[in-house]
Amino acid sequence: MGKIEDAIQQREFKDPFNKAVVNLLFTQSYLVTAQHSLFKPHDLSPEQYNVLRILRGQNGVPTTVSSIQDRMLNKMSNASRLVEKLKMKNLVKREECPSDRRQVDVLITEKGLELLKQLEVQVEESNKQFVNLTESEAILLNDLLDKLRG
Amino acid sequence: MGKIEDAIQQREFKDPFNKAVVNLLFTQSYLVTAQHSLFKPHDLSPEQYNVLRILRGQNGVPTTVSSIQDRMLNKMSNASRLVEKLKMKNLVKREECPSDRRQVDVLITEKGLELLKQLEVQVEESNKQFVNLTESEAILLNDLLDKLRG
DNA sequence: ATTGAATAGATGTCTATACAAATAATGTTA
DNA sequence: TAACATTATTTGTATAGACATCTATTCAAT
Repeated sequence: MGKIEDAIQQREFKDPFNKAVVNLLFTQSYLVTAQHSLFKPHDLSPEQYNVLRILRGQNGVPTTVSSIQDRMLNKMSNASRLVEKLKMKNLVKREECPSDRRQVDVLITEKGLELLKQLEVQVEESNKQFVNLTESEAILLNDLLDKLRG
Repeated sequence: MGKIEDAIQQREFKDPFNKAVVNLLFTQSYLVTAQHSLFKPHDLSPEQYNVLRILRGQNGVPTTVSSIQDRMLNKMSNASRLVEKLKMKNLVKREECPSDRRQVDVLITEKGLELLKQLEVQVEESNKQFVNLTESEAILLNDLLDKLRG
């Protein structure tokens, strides 16, 4: 494997920019597939895991649905429905916000925190394992991605 | 914007590897969103566009569904249904393979080729525009992504 | 030739993404 | 305060991703 040309059997790309786009989409799929199989036994999706992490980051302060949406990895996703899924599994609580009844306060439950704790080490080790780079290469990659988005 | 910490309002990451995973997922979403809006007026999804490109790369030689699947950016996708969608728009033809009746020969149509031709320049320019890197940085990014996947 | 394994593809189900539209509450302004 | 715009969230609908399962061939072996 290795090079993207071999992986998807494409001879050549227009330029390094177009190649980078394809390479990024392909690499994301590679990583998400790994995450999926990690979360599957816990009946959680990568996106639901991400929402739980956002909520834990609040340290007990309630968060609105739109604030979750803003902080999700995929801005076009649907926080409202993800929160509903998590609520049905008792991983989050949802309460009407008293100061503004349009808003909904979302909080992670004890059960949610426990699940996160249980998964965290596995996720971190899995990420490390699937990112076959040295530490300085990983830092360089982060810098390039940050710059890419402008 | 710029740094991933600001973009998703996360204070810090466990290590550069875990940060790279999050950064890759976020960057992919940024790019796919751009692609979506580019393809939308033509009633095409990024994935359907990708299948058309794979078929054009065959230069008239029929391809099987599983061969398309192998070359898709997302290996877990469903080539069978994507081909069906494209067929309904007359962008591809599907024929029973005479030598092995389990297989299906898929071919891009004239209409499909014309649509690709029409979109190609736009896509390449859009990719260039959304990848805010120099050429040598883009090459470096490609090398890092290839290495990352091992 | 018959049985059983392997392969190609289609289909079913659930979750997520993309985006439009509906609903409800709040803010603003004439 | 009535009318209108804005904002927060939900809901509807389409496509795609992630599997599992089913069907139809084909292959392999007895």
